[in-house]
Amino acid sequence: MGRVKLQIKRIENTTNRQVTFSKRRNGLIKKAYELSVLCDVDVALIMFSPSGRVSLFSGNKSVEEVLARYFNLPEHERGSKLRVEADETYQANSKEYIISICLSQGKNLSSISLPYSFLVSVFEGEIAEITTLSKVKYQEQVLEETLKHVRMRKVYMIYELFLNCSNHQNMAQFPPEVADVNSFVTGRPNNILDWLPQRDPQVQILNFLDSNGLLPLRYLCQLCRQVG
Amino acid sequence: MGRVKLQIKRIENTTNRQVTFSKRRNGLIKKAYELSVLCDVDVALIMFSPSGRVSLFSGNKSVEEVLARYFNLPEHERGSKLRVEADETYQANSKEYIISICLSQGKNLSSISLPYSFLVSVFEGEIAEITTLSKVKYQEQVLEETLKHVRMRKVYMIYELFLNCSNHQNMAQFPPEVADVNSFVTGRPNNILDWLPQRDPQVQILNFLDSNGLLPLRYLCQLCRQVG
DNA sequence: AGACCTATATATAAGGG
DNA sequence: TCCCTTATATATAGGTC
Repeated sequence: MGRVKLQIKRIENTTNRQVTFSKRRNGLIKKAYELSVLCDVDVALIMFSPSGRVSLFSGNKSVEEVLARYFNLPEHERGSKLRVEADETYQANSKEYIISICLSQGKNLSSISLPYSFLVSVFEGEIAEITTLSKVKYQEQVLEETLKHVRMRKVYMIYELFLNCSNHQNMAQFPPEVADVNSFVTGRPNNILDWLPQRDPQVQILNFLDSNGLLPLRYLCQLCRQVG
Repeated sequence: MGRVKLQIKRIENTTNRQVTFSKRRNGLIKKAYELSVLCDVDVALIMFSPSGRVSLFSGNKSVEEVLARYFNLPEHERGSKLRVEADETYQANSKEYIISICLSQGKNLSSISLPYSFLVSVFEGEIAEITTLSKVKYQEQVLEETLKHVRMRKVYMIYELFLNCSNHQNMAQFPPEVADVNSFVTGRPNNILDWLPQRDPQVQILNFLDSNGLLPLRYLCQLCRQVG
């Protein structure tokens, strides 16, 4: 609907793509707004611009409230085909695989935070909707798994701090909470090197790293097992 | 854009509202599709029909992948005004309050499940994006909180099973895993009644319930504290 | 990135089946 | 609920600023 008919395929010219995005995004939000008012329905619309910025729309309810309503749907109403893909992706990205990729690529990481208020919304929905014991148990299981993942991440980050520490032999250079890694991770106060093979104290730190100056994967895995 | 110009306000006639929803939903999805292809952007669109059915759209990526990307955004890019509302709602719905409401209303509950693949997607995002130790620690904290909520729910459901059990004095009627509640909740094998005031075994079960035949809230709270 | 312009493409309201 | 038709309203491509 313009001077010429557009083929629906990726616009290769960057400027045109940006301009079209800007125009059509506004159009889409307007349509979504009209739908939500005319038909009195919950709508959530999330778009990521080519530059990575997010554009949101929702009607009366907040985006997170609508998403919570979505996640509170029984599984079979949520589109099962896509979930299979995600599960396959998950299988392909097991702990050790992800760690090795991260280690080998030395990724430049940016910031993130967990959607706390979202979780709260989900749980408010659940409070009113969960019914069977087995589902709650499943849920608990998922959360425990998830917690393991996060704790593994924590261990990985501590390891990163360790790598970035210029003098590996002086643990006092770490922030106080990191200095005693084991107590930090497990809550039990003991030494970070407990899980390393016992050797002469003088060469222990050197053995800690492989020929590339990296913590051998087997130690990292061991640490992960200890955490999870 | 039709024979007459529509005012953008709720369509009161139910049939018209349904028809308009159906048409405009399709239009909105088409627009969203075109935007995602033309501009090569991630789009997620969630709509709840007046009858409660969900309609979804997403481009290349699944809805849950896009939502995961949304939740992986730093907090300040996610619209902070709405989060405050959610937090206030959360404060108004403390443990004891929710439990007392559920107990007093005897809600007829329907089914639900946790979005496992969603969590997985979130974590895949995090693997690539988390950077600071404090954020991982915050995340761990949130998950631990969440796990407490779920375990509290589990306790509540066990209590429901207990109420629905016709002969309260015979714990053998519970499913094996529920018969020993404490071991079920905490993983430590001991007796469900450990946290009840010690009295004569014969009257213990009667004291378990109040004059209305319900578990007194103070016991439930005690159980919750034990779990969380 | 936005605002405006204008010709044209598209969406859709009301109605019938 | 869906499909069709048609008159009309709206969206937007390609400009310019």
